[in-house]
Amino acid sequence: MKMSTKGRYGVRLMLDLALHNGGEPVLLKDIARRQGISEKYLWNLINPLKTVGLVQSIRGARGGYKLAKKPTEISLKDIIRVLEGPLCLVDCVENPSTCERSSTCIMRDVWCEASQNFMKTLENMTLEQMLERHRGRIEANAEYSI
Amino acid sequence: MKMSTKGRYGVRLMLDLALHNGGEPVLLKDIARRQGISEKYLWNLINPLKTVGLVQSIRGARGGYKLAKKPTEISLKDIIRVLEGPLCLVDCVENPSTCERSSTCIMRDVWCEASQNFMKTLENMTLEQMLERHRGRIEANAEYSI
DNA sequence: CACAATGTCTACTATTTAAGTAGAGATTAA
DNA sequence: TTAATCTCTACTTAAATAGTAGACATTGTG
Repeated sequence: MKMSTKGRYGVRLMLDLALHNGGEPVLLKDIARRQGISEKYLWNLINPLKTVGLVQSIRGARGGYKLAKKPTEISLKDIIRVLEGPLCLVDCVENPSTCERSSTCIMRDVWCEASQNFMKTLENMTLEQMLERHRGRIEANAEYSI
Repeated sequence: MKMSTKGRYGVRLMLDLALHNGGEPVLLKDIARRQGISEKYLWNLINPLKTVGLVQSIRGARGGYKLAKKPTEISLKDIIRVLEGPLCLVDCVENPSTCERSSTCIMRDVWCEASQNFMKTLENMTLEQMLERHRGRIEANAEYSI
């Protein structure tokens, strides 16, 4: 029960974008350098994030990427859902047809409930809240990273 | 973010044991038939469950398996943790040493929190509670399965 | 005691998924 | 025009999942 690197790296990517939000478009190359992730691999992550409308791209010279929404409007759930697929614990939660037992299955109710609780946790954590934590660390003069 | 079949099948295995708790030891062969899972594969699941003390085996002729604790004392978390490994979302939650950023990482706190909420959900669901749901279905004369 | 029923264990093989890479091509500001 | 940048298809490698084979050990019962 782990997230893959897609989810982990994807969140760091979005947080990096959020930290540089407002100015010039951010270059994938710079994110790659700051986060220690290959630029090629980042592309695999940012593409679906763009498709789903969390990130906006500016093409051509002096182009780059920006958040497509405010940091208050983007939650961990939004990011992870795109990169990791459904957050339900078992397939039948979202696609009952994948199991012929689903309509009469006791476990399905349990998995639905657990999946929903899980999603709620991620939904309640926005990029803005993470930025606040980050600012807190800087003010305290603590070492920090993302 | 899905559980593997180990976790899913493992829970069904335990629930099957719970349903036949108290009488003769239950044969793996019978669980395999009832649940439609190969006996060989079930063995891969029941072995770690035994090692960790959730299930008890009786060897030799007329042997089989029993729950090692009461259904009230076994939670989904206990079962899934054994079969799926750590329930934390990212490694650094349980093993900070896997990432050199961990001591200064903002994200780690977030992952810890989300992981804990997730575990709590699974911890609050015991085999006994699942049995109750099962009984409810039978009384309502509804079709049912696990 | 013998034997049949049952659990125990090691090791193997496919299949799928994750993780990461290569390189050509399209777009656009300067 | 050109250089910087995004876009896309396809590939490779490594690891985990899912499931199987078959020999061996233990023990209740006749």
